[in-house]
Amino acid sequence: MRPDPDDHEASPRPRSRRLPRSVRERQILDAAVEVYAARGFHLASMDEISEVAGISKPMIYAYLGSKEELFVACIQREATRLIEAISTAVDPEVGPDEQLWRGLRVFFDYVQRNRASWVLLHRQAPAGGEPFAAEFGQWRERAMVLIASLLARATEGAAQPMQPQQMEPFAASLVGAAESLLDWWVEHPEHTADGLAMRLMNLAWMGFGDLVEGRSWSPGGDASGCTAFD
Amino acid sequence: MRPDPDDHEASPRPRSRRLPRSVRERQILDAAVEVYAARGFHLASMDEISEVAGISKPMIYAYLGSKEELFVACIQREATRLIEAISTAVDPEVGPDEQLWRGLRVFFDYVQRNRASWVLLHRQAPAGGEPFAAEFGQWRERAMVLIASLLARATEGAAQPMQPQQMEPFAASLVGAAESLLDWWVEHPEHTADGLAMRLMNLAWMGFGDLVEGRSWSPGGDASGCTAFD
DNA sequence: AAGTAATACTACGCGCGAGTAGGTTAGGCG
DNA sequence: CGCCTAACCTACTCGCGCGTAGTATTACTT
Repeated sequence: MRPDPDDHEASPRPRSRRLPRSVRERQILDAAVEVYAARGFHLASMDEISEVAGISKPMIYAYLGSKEELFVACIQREATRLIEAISTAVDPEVGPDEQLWRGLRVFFDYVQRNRASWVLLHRQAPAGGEPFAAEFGQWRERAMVLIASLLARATEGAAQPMQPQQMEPFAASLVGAAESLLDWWVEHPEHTADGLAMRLMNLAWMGFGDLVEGRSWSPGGDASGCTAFD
Repeated sequence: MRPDPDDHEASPRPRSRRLPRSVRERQILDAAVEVYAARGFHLASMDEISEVAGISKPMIYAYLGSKEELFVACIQREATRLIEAISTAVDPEVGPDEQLWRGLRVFFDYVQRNRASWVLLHRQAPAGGEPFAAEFGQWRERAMVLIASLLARATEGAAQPMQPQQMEPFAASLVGAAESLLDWWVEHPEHTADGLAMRLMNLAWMGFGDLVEGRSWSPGGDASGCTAFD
């Protein structure tokens, strides 16, 4: 029948009737995130979303608008969820390294527990047309700026303190590394979230520390030039 | 049914005629890469591809098959191009660091010169359905294994040499960091390919060197544990 | 010069899925 | 107890775009 193996609660769906709008909107968004993540925006059909949500199609249009608007609503909700999860875990009182470490841990943990949410944000949103890429880009940008300022704060006591703007390429690299590592994790589930987060934290923090303190690599044999930050 | 049989050669049809199959296939693939990259698989129409290619639609079906097959052909050609560009730049005679550096340089350079190719491989291929993701995954896997063995070779002289398999998460992180940095680059074109490649090389190589030599970070203050590699 | 195969086009069938028209029932409230 | 609104449905329309039937034209071979 349906290629969906996790069809929990298939038969006894008395399709609870007359629920308030807010509850239905939640159900619809839940279903939409799941289907969009599994199939991608274009292959996802409103009929399937309505079926998974346990409601008929016109209600989706009445409550959340067109297919595009529904997709944007999904991106917004899931991006908010992710960023808030990380934000609340990062205590501004502790040192930058500890903040980064906690952020990474929660990030990996979130993805482990919310695969569909992550696939939607990372795989589907950036592809599939300009409007979605732009929408997602804003959220990504916020995360970048946050991390960049974190890294900049970490250089405050060093010989050469950095501006958050100068840290942006490093922040981009770090985020990309985390994303890629998460993808790799899918095919190597024997590793733990904390283990991988630790690996990445080490790689990033140690390399970053070297650069801040002036140790660097340059082509044609090691030297202690200052080209790392241009 | 030609309109105006006596109208000797109007003007606006340079559409070169009767070209051999191999040439047409090249033109079609060029057009397809461009359109698929710009619009994504689903929004791209065969009509637009045929128009850009300067040929009619049935020829595409005759030469390259369905829309899906054409997309796969694009992925294969562009992935081959990219991997070959990097492979030829990496001289197995020089040290691992120099190999990695050259690979990164060529990688950044390739993306700069072949935006459409890169967008196709990085943005469009992983989204849009299983068949394409699988196809692309094979190529990505090859690159990963290559880099992992490179990193492993770099640890040969160290206190604790590593197996290529153990290096996979680091390779994944490195590739992801490079990809993300390339995305960031699009919105900050004032940077040069070499400059960004250098930043990433430094971050990765220095951090990696620390870990190989046993220096590591751990939560709750620095310590010299050995948890980085589990 | 005639035959053949490769190159090329115009114009259409047809399925799929976004979005809607129009009608029905439940529950809150006087 | 009847009225009104919000929740909810079935059953359509209609356009878009993949893929193809059928045909024409050029180049190479003998």
